[in-house]
Formats: sequence, structure tokens, C-alpha cells
Amino acid sequence: MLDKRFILENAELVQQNCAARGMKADVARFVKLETECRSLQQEIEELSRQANVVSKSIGQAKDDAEREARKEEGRKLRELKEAKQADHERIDAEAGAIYRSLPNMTHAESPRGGEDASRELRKGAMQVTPMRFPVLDHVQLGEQHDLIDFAGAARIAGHGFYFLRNEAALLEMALQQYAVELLVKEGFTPTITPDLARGEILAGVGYIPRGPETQIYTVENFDLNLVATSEITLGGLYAGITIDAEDLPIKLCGISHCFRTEAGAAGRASRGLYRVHQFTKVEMFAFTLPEQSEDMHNYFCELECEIFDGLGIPYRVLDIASGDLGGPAYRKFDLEAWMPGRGDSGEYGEVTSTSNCTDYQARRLDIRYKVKGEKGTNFVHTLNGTAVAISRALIAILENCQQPDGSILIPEVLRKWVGKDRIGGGEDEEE
RNA sequence: GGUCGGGUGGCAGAGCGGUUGAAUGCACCGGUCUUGAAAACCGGCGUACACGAAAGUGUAUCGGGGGUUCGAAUCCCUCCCCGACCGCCA
Repeated sequence: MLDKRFILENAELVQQNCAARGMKADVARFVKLETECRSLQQEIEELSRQANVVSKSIGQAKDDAEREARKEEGRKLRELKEAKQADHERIDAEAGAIYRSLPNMTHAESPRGGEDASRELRKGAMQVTPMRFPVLDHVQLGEQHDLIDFAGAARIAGHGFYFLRNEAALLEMALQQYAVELLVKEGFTPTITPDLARGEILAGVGYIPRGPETQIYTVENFDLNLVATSEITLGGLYAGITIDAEDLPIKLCGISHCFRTEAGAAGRASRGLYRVHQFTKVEMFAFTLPEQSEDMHNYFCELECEIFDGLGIPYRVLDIASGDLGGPAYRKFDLEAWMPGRGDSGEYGEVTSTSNCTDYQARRLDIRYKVKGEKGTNFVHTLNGTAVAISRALIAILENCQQPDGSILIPEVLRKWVGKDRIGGGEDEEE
């Protein structure tokens, strides 16, 4: 959420920002409603004040007659207040709906426009090199080496689920270990999070648990939802809390399963592991002072690059355009890995994403910081970034590391956890 | 899951229908004293929002929500959380 005062004073700017983000919102209407709300609020407070004065005087009333008269006076005042309050609530509800729909402001350097306007910032250390043999995609590779069982999973949970078997299962754990090890060295606190969370928390982070297009699975008869990312639980961890400024920045590394309905995504390229209902993710999350967030965002991006350079996978980094930022992000960088088996002759596919949400989420979640000796509190900035989303990383690894003989070379950095150099091929071949 | 007991300011801990934003202690900040420190003493010490140039004033806030009442930290309902005991269980 934005600062209400900021909106009132910069209605024009906010309206333009909505347009840049491809969101419809009637900012002028909000300003009108909010202004009405404020004057109503003042009237309500004044009536409350008067009623409080009356109430206090009753305790000292001299006789019953006076007491009764004052009681009546108090009742009248409260009734009047109730009426105003009802008006206030009605208007506030409408204003609130607009307010909550307003997206974050946008970084000056973010490209303006839709998805296609996103700007490439850089490429990874590894170059895309054409393969001089028939390239298989990860589904075929998975089948060939008995790594992924989609059909089995479909029988028990439907489309979008999978069993990882053999080296794929080992790779999942290796990728987690690899990412976590790197992040712990960088001072992140490794954190295994709940895979379910209350609706209130989801909403605070910016996810809508119900509705036709929701990404979120909900648990019947409970106010619990399967998380779509540990960003939800990590952000929620500090909801309602005021942090000492000296404890910032706080860097957390969350490990969780992620569940997504992918409602509305039907028809989009979704073969194999690319768009699944469940995957494991190692996530970076930070709470910072406002002046630290931009550096932290760049740092998150650096770490994502380091992780994929370490795996030897070609990628590019995009500065996401305004129209594709979603609600909370002020700026977003996506890292797209080269996937040789995607499309006709290979395509980039998103593997990580890091967002600077500035104070947008913090305001919703009520996460503040306090500077010792200074009066008042301020909202922290929150940032999130994918370290490794296992399913997509797996696609990139299997497809990029396939060899002319059909085997798959395991990235050097993962070998200590997988326990071998290569999947299939030569004497390694099982069966 | 059951049955009890709890959730009050940074912490500890009173209050259990009226002048209580909340006693008291500790912590913290400022001052006096001291060569310095400690002790002692004096004063201050939550947050959000609104109005105000400011001083300040007002409203809200005692786990969350709702109710009773002129008035609720105090009474009622409900939810959440913590503790104890019992049951169940990887």
C-alpha cells in the first residue's frame, strides 16, 4: 500500500503510475472519498470527546435526577456518533477498495510499457552455444533416465504434479544445499518455514486467497492456505512488529514448498516441469532501512547471477517493465535461463525473480522500525528474491548439461551432494 | 481433541465497571551531587491518527473481533495464542 498522504498530495502522479502499470484505478475518486472520510472522522472524534466528557461527569453526579439526565445526554451523543460512524464505514470501504488496489510506485529506471518492454541488463558468464546433436527437452531426458514420473503423479494428484526419482531427487536436495550454503556464507539466516499460512498473512504479502483467478490453494474448513512462496511466511514473520533500526538489515533464506493453482494459466507453455502446482524453492528475503533497499536489491540480483554462473547455465537478466511488475514491486529483475529444449530451438525461461517492494508490503503487514532516541516509527522496506526454484532450475540443468551420447553431466558444484559426475551414459548407465 | 489456568506499557507486575494511558519495581533518557564513576535524589519516559507554525489539544489503543452500558483493561460471546494436566500420534 502507498502512503495515503502521499496519494492525496500526488494524485496526478499516482494516476500516471497506475497507467504505466496497466492498472485501472480511479485515484480522483479515492481522493474525494478519503477527504470526506477525514472530515467525518473529525466529527466522530468530536462527538466521542463530548460523550466522554459526559460519561466522566456521571460518576460525580450529585443525585439520581442529574445522573439520569446526563445518561440521556450521553446516549444521544453516542447515537449521533454511531450514525456518523456508519456513514464513515461505508465511504471508507469504498475508498479502501481503491486504496488496496493501487500498485506500488515505480523505479525511475524501470522501462515503461508491457512485457515486451522489459530491458536486458546483462548476460551470464556462460554463453549460449548451439548443440550439434539432436536436443532433447527435460521431459524426454527425464523419461530416458527415469528421473521424472509425470504419469504416476497425474494418477494420484492430477496434471501439474510429478515424482522426482533417482538423480533428480538427489539434484533437488543438492540444489537446496548449494543455494543455502552460499546464502549462509553471505550472512542469511537459513529458515525452514511453514508451508501453510493464514489468509490474513497472504493478503498482507499481496496474495488473494479466494476468487476465480487465485493462485492459492486453500484448505477446506480452516483459515489456512498452501503458500505460493516462502516470501509469504518470511514477510509475515514480522507482521505487526517494530524492529530496532540497529538490527536491520535482516536477511533470511527460506526453504519451503510452493503451491500454485496456476488458474488462468491454462494454454500457456506448460509442458513438463515449467508450470507445476508444487515445487521447492530457496528464497531470499530482507527487511531493510529505506536507504538500504536499492543496494540490497542489486545484491540479491548479484547472488542470483552467482548461483547460476556457478551452475554453468547461460542466462540473461531483465529489468522488468512497469506493466509487468504486479502490485507490490517497485522494481523487479528476472533472471531467465537458457533452456535448449524449450520452443523450437531453445528459449529463455524465467528461473528467478527479485523484487524491491519498498514500504508497500510493510505498510500492509505493519512492519516498522524504530531508531533509538528518535520519536516515532517508520515502515521498513522488504525485498524478496529467488535463490533457486528447484523445478525450473532442474529444467535448465537437464537441458543444458545433456551430452551427445545422451548422458547428462552434473554441474561441478552439485557433485559432492549428488555423489556422481554424470547421469547415464557409458559405464554409469544403470539398467 | 478434552479439562483447567493465563494473555496488561521495553521487561516484571498491580488493577477486575467511573477522574486509569493505566499503581509499583526494573530498564532507559535528562538533571543535581562527584575529580570521574557508582549510589542517592529530582524530572522525563508507548504507539497510531487528526487539528496546530509550535507549544499543545483531541480520538483510538490493556491478544484479535463482536456485544452489554451514559461509561469496559475490568462483565458477556467468539476467535487466536501461551502454560499445565489428560488423551492421541509421525
